[in-house]
Amino acid sequence: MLSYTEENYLKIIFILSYPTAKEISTNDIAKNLNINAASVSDMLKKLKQKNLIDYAKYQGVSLTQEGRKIAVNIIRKHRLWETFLVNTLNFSWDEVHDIAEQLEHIQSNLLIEKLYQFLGFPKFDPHGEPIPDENGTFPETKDWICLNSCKKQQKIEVKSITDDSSDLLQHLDKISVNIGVKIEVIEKNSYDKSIDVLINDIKQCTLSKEISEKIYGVLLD
Amino acid sequence: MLSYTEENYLKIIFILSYPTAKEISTNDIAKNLNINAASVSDMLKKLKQKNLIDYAKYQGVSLTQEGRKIAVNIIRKHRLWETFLVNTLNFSWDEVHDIAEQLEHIQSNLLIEKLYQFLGFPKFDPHGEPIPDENGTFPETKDWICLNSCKKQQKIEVKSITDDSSDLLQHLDKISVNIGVKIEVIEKNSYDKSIDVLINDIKQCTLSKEISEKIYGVLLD
DNA sequence: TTTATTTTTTAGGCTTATCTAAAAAATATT
DNA sequence: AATATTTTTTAGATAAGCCTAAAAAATAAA
Repeated sequence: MLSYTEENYLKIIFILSYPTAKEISTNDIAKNLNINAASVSDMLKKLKQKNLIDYAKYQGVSLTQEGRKIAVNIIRKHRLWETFLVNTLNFSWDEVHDIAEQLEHIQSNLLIEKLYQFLGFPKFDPHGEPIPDENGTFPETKDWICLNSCKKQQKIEVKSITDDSSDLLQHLDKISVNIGVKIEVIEKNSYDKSIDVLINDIKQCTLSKEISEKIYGVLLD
Repeated sequence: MLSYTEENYLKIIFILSYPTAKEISTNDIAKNLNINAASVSDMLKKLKQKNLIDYAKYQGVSLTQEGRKIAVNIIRKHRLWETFLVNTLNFSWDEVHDIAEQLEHIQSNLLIEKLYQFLGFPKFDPHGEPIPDENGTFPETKDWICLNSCKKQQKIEVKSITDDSSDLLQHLDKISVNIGVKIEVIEKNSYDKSIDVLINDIKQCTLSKEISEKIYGVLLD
């Protein structure tokens, strides 16, 4: 049985290396978990010893099959709980992250099976993030592109926001960006990489790089 | 913010002293939490310092108002989650204890409010245990008596099982004892304090003291 | 009431997960 | 290629929550 802490390390290693599967640095993990790099070094030794990561000193880290399996299961639980909170308990999408961070560590396979069934076997969570199935397979999203990478006059239907922090989601609420909304690129501003967009053919606004790179969708027209 | 561990100490102190509100011994806590009495002594010092318990060396322990409030909230959460697991996710009543032990520590007032509402403001959990409301008030159960205390020929309708361990509950399933079932005392056996009972006017069996003292209900006739 | 037993506390240790400071390795710059 | 900078690791500490063994206090028995 892994500790809450160990699970969080595996999760963040997975998230930082998805979908590229490249090696992750000690510093990246430290920054993301808000802890000291020295602490990360200690933990990496321990996770390697448990055969959950591949790790050689100074060389970065990646998940073993076993480590990946655990990480994906945590993410599955996180996203199923977020779906429950929004769909069943009527939370808004910006309120659920912190609660799901706790719920994802509840240990019970039967619970997750039953929750999954109760929710109707959802494939995506309320932010559009894909929910891996019981075998760790993610639903198909290969036709999704990043808003950030769209050219002028291209238009997407929003499928996913790849960050469930309440700050970002509240901001998106304010400018009426939601899953399903249509966004057209009106202008690309090279100096700060921001873009001017038209939301649902009505509302014009400017999105900073920090925001546009977190919005994914399918190309329209 | 209290740790998971501190919350468990407060919870067990509450449960051991309910409803009598008498002082609890270090040993009782140790046995119930399956840890060493020395560890309990350490923790009691800490909880006293945080003003959550009244405690003087060698004199036993009781909850302060603040401590009681926290303990009752944990119990509230435990019982609401058990209700959710049984009523919403179709768990059987003997499967939910261990999962609720984890879920009771999830921190979010809003979550509990919303869960409470979703469940229809239940007053009792699937084992008939009273669920305290948001002010920490328990629903009325003063007309409930222990099966153990019934005299020969008295009959009760089962309202509550005061132990949600799966061992006991599976045993009760086996002999068809459930909430709502009627149990009549046929004979009291003084040598081992067991009783012979008739369940739902059909099935006769013998209940040991260990079982009968955990069954509560209202007197019929 | 004195002695024996049980309960509780203290003292000293261990493990986990964190920290800071310093050393070592890798990477970037001149 | 030599030096400077950044990243990573090691070394040594700390706090939480547990342990065992021994001492102290309370309770029960003789």
